[in-house]
Amino acid sequence: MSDIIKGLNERQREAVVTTEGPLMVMAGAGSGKTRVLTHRIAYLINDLGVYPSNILAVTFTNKAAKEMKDRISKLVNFNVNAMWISTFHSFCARFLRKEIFALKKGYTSNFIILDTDDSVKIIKDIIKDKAEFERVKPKELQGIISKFKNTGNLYIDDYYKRRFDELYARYQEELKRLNALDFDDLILYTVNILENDLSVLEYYQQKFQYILVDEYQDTNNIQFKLINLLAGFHRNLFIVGDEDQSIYSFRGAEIKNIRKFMSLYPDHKIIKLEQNYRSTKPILDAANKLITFNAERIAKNLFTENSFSKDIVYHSCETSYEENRYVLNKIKEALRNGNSLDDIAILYRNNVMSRGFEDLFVVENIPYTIYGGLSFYSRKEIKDVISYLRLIVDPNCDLALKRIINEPKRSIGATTLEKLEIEAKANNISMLEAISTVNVNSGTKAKLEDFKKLILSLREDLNGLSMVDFIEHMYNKTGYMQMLIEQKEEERIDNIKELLSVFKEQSDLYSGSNLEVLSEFLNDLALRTDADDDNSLEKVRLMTIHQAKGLEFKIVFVVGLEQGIFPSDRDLDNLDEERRICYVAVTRAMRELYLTSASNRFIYGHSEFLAPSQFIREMGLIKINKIETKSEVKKYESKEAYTTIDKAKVTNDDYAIGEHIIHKIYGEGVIVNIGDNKIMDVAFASPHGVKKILKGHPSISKK
DNA sequence: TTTGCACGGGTTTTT
DNA sequence: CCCGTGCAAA
Repeated sequence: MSDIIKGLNERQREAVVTTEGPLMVMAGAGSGKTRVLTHRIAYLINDLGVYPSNILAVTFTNKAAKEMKDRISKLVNFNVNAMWISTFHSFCARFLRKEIFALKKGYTSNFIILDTDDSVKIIKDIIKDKAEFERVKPKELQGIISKFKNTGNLYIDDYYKRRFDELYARYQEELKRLNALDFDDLILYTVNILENDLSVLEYYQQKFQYILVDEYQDTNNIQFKLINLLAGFHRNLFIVGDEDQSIYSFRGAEIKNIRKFMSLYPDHKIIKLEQNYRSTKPILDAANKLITFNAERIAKNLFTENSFSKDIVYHSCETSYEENRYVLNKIKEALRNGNSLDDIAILYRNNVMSRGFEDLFVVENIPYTIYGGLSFYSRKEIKDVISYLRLIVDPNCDLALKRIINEPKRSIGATTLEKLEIEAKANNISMLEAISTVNVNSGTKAKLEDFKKLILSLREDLNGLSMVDFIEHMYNKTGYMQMLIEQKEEERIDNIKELLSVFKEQSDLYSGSNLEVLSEFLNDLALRTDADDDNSLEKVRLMTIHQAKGLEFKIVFVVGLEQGIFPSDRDLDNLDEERRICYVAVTRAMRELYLTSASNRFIYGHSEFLAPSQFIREMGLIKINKIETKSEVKKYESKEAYTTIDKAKVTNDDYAIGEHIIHKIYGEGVIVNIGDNKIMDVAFASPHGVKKILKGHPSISKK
């Protein structure tokens, strides 16, 4: 037997060696999905002699692509960088750098790639001062356009309907003028070319004999099209995914692509991977129970031969503060038991939940990292210095110019910039070029000319220095570093220094003149989202469940399990997706799983009373509710919470303003207001003040 | 052109 | 509560 398939279970092996024809692998959480993907590629190369560049593997994240490459390189004698293992977006970027002329829109292959921020800025400019677009919110419109490009559908009201075509046309026109593509265009234009240019289509169809798609359940409509266009000739399409882990529908991901795959390829085979190698039986049991509440799924049941077994602990807390302390105590306990901080993750539905833990961990000296917030490449200082580099490489890049012409302050304000832009558009030249002809007062003119000289002289300096020296030289000559020093922006200084080390790490990938090297470096950066995080230090990890997808931790805390928060009440018709998010959360745990809820959560500056999440009940956890810090009484309280609340919904809803009620913690209070969605404002005696309380909540009773 | 204040709104977000 | 935004004044 080939080395490659040794050590795989029977199903995994089948998924690796069934190389011909369309194949779908339904891979449950922790069932060895990446193993199958990497071994399949290694099998194709080593055992079948397939040439690596005839294989295409697409993932959703850079991280996943990198991991796949690392693992394949251990299995085959071949430079994995020569293979097509990439994200959807980087595949398309690579494709378009070669083929974009086929679009016949006037784009050139050195197009720039915009991030969401850039897109929003462009939209702001488009709608600025135009009465007919008064109600357009830039972020919202950006979202609408993005969804439209990805799904082909529009979900908009009449106001937008009347204006969308024009706004969309203007946006696309502006992008074209800037020789710029947004993330979605990368895929959209790739599909356009493949659909309209038969010779290009045939070339790539023949080239990619084997195509593999990871996380298939998260593909959207346009990605679905792309895959099928590419696989149209050889039809050796391998998709792997788990419908129960589809948690990106808000970005246009469509689970029904799984069904569409089955009907588009009637000769498809299906392999289910149900043996889980990650978690314990209690964890899998809870996950399995939970997910059966979702309708319309293909039945799947994870099992394990893992003999280690520790019950899941559900702890219901009075307050979010108590929840923070409870988790802290459990972490300390875990450390005493010989675990490392690296083994531990705290997962939550939304980012605000991290705050309470952060405050406590600072006081208690627990090392932690919070993931999320602004990614490295979307920080202002990073975008600024990248814009300088971009402008030096391409002095006609107006977007970069606009960003940094007054950063540090050069007393060139919005009014001047606008004049410059009008001048540039009128003469069909770049804004930098427009500096020589624009009509402004002599003081302003001098400032503009100085800026132009600065950029052009930096472009000259590029030739005499090593790249690293040049970037540092640029930091100084532009005054950017000086500005940060004066403002005592230590963290930002560290960040732009960090960019230097990012370049150093990558520098061996590039060759050619400094200008070419810099240009390639900038192109790569556009599709980069996360800076390398320091895995070296021992820290507790805090992140949203979305960020935890694909990861595993020995000990997992899922916190904030309250009705209204998780499941979120923002989008109640998407309860199934909320449940899948919970499924993803609990299946991250290898050995120990702790779930917590707080009946009184301090959030957004005020207290809210919330019932425990229905998911607790659905996982069957009420019975094994272990109370470890307080008395047994609480067990009954939390049990009661369900029955009382359910009844309360039907019967106990009739409160009136002015009525007196008794609250378990705050004592007697007066109802001062009754809002929609069952929330009442109740005034209690000092120091409690006015609190928001849910009608019929078990913590209150009538007087 | 910059700054200061009042206001509103605040899931998730791989690229 | 804490942030980003938008407008008015310096």
